[in-house]
Amino acid sequence: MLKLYNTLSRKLEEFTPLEGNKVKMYVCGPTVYDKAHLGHARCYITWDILYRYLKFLGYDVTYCRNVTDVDDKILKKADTEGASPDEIAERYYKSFSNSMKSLNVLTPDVEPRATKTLGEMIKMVKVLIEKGYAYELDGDVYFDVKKYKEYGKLSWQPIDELMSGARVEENDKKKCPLDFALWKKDEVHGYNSPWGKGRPGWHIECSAMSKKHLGDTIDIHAGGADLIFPHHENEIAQSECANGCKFVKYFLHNGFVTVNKEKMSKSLHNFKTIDDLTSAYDSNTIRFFIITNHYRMPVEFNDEALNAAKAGVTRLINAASKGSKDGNINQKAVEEFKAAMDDDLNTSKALAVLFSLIKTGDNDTLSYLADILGFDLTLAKKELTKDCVTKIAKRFELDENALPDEIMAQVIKIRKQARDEKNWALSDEIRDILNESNVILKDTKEGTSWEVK
RNA sequence: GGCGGCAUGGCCAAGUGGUAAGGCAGAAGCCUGCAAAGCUUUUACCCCCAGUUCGAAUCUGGGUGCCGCCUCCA
Repeated sequence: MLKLYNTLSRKLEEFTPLEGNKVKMYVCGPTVYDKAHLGHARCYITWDILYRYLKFLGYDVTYCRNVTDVDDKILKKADTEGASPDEIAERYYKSFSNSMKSLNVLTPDVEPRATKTLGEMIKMVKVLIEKGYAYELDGDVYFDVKKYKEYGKLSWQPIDELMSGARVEENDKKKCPLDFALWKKDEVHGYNSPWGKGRPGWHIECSAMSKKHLGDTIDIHAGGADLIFPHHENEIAQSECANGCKFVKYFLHNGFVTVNKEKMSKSLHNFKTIDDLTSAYDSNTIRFFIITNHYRMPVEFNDEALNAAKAGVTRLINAASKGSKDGNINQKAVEEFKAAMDDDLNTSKALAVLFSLIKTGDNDTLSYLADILGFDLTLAKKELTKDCVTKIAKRFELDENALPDEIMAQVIKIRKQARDEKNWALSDEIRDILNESNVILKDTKEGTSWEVK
């Protein structure tokens, strides 16, 4: 039985879908104004694993992850880069998609764009005004927080506390400092609406996209813990007031990636982009690094941790590539894996199960379970680069136009002869030369094999 | 100030009442001409103090330290 920690109750709860075995799951996607960093990777890998695991359990999952492509930050970026907001959004949406691909994150079933959901947003704002939960002020529309008694139920904040902590800006016209914008006047970049030209507030975007693609009440809504307040709190307020029913059954939140114990973020300038990382580490390594910790705990980023993850992945790959003795799936191990995952996605325990399979030689079971965690253990075999092929061919006076496999076969043949003659100096030299090109030789009883480091 | 989280071996990290999973690194051995890979073996009393209990890393109270949200943020 799957149990998940629900931020709404602050408790571990048994997961049961609202309807049959259908699961409707929404994750707050990126605002596409810049490259994604490791913090984003953590979030989307975490929920990717939940998505994969739910499907593995047999649920019929509809996973919706939005793209926020209308936002102040996009406009600002457009200004500094001298491009149109649409161009910026498109550029970074593509960048984000590529980053996700490079991390082996599955594409969600629905990936709605805010700009394609404007009609629904406007409709929702209208309903909120009609029901008395929102008010218009000179082209802006605000949500009237005092009208919603349950405000604060997700972040567990007494409304008075929120009130005293809220920033009061100069010439603020809002009724209450906590009131947040549903619609913002913008005569330059705005869209037509009953309140004049303007843009939607960030929170209403998610409420509207979730409603459009998944319905009024959904099973799971997830995102980074920094979204609890105000983003998710506000989404609840808007959706529940507009739809007149419960918005989300399970609210799930992942912890942050930290650097020197501090949250990785744009403002602290301590972030590593996914592009930077994937040039040095593969998706397996980054995923391994992320899931060694429980998803709600912080993950401290540093190269030592990444290298440790890389070493662990190498062992998994080496084992998986060997295949099993009998090809059967070890059901006991599968049950152990499920027990770990059922316990609020205890991935560190799940990983321990994978390593136990290395010991027992159940390598097919290993591959089977690794797949659920989004590892691709077949990625391992790297190709020789053109430069390496040429270099090696020249060094050993071979035809550089030959296939890499042929060239390597030739080199290994030369070395075998040296070894047969006990010419260790030459055979070791060959090995060293190949090593310089990142080619590792392995001598086994069956002969010599090679692989790219 | 309000709300919340964390503190386990050199590093990372499971474990929420019965006597410390796993990974990385290190060490030893097997294998190897030597390596690499692989395999085997191997290192902790759990931040401090007090309490509850036959028994606590695990519960309670009190400290100390670190972090997050309360403002855009995954």
